[in-house]
Amino acid sequence: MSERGTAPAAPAGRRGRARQQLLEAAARRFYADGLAATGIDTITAEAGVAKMSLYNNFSSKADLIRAYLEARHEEWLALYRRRLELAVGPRERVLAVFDAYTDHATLAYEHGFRGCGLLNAAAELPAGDPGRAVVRAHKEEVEGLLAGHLEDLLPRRPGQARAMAEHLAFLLEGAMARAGLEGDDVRLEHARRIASGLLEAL
Amino acid sequence: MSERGTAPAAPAGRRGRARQQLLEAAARRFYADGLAATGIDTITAEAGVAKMSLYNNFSSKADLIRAYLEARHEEWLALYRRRLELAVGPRERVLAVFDAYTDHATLAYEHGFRGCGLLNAAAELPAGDPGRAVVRAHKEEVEGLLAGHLEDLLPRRPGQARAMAEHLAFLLEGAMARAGLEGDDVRLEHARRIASGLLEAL
DNA sequence: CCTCCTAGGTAGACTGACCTACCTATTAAC
DNA sequence: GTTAATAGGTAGGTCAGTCTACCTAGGAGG
Repeated sequence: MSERGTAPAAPAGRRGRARQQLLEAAARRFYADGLAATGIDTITAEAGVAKMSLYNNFSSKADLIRAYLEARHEEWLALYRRRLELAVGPRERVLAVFDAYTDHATLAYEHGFRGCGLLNAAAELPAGDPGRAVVRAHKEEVEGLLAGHLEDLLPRRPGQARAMAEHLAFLLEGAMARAGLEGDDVRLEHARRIASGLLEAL
Repeated sequence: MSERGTAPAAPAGRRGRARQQLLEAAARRFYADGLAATGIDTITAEAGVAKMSLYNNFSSKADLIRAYLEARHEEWLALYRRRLELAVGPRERVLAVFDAYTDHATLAYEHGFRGCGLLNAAAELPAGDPGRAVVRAHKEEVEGLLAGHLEDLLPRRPGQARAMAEHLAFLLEGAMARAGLEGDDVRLEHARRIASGLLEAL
């Protein structure tokens, strides 16, 4: 319940432990309840940490949110890399991206799956907020990963590879949004099947 | 700046005017800043209305949010129906759904386009909230509209029609999410082109 | 191995702003 | 004259952020 994927659960001693606990508590509360609805008292209480420890480790709530966004990006990348190791050939590497999304859903499922944490966070940030750029960059990186594998598959047709990468990225995000509303990963499985069909037709 | 699409800007007299002004102000602030970040004082001030008028017309902020969600659903349906009138044949009627999304983006563009208002709102609501069911139902209705037109196009293959409806619905939501992050409707145009290609191949 | 120092932790009070919700008394429209 | 709107205020709570004063784990030097 306390460890989150790649996180080194609790750095042995007391030093630096508060920061880790804060990031884990923030991950749970921000994802489950949203950024604005989660107060810092809630986070420090759930982290079992003094309020001053938050301001010793982060300059403000906005700074904690920034760290949260980056952690979610890294968390997804870790899930993707694990899937990538198991994949053989460019088609499977494309589908590894879809599998990483399913892994994210499974990871969040126990405490109430609510879709992509980064997209949900962006939905709360006003139009010019730098956090939105972080989320945008993450989504563009995902599309870039798809494009890379598709260019391996279609070395003579880079234009078609990029177009297909966009197509698959839309499928992925759309399915994730619907899956979040429905609380399970059924839509993600459908998206994977659709993607698999598109890849076979190439 | 004050009228929003179908809304009858201001019902002649004073009676019922406050409610309308409140809904319009809520639409602007909730969309631009989010549900939790928008206080009722902000809404009543922007509506140019007394604070008590809010509680005379809505039982609580949550009730105003519910009305906001339903208004966004109706607003989208109105955009879609206008596009539907111009469409000839089932293919164009499918693409009318995509055009309605572009219309929504254009409508929101002036004040900072931030993606689908309903999806953004859902991102702020906790897992069991009834508002999430409203958004889910909206998205399922959109997919249902697509499925209806596709069944006209493929009367002998209802299974394929429904599968294609899901595929197109994912494209639409995914493109909308990306468009919201990027602040323009370029991604939506790409999605429309992809959809058009899929329809031609049927 | 022990002792000392300090960085990073602790608890909890406090500020000023803002939040939702409700109240009162007045005014104008239908 | 009934109904809905008005201005303005209040109650009780929560918000982010700051401060003080104390504590203790654990590395460095002897």
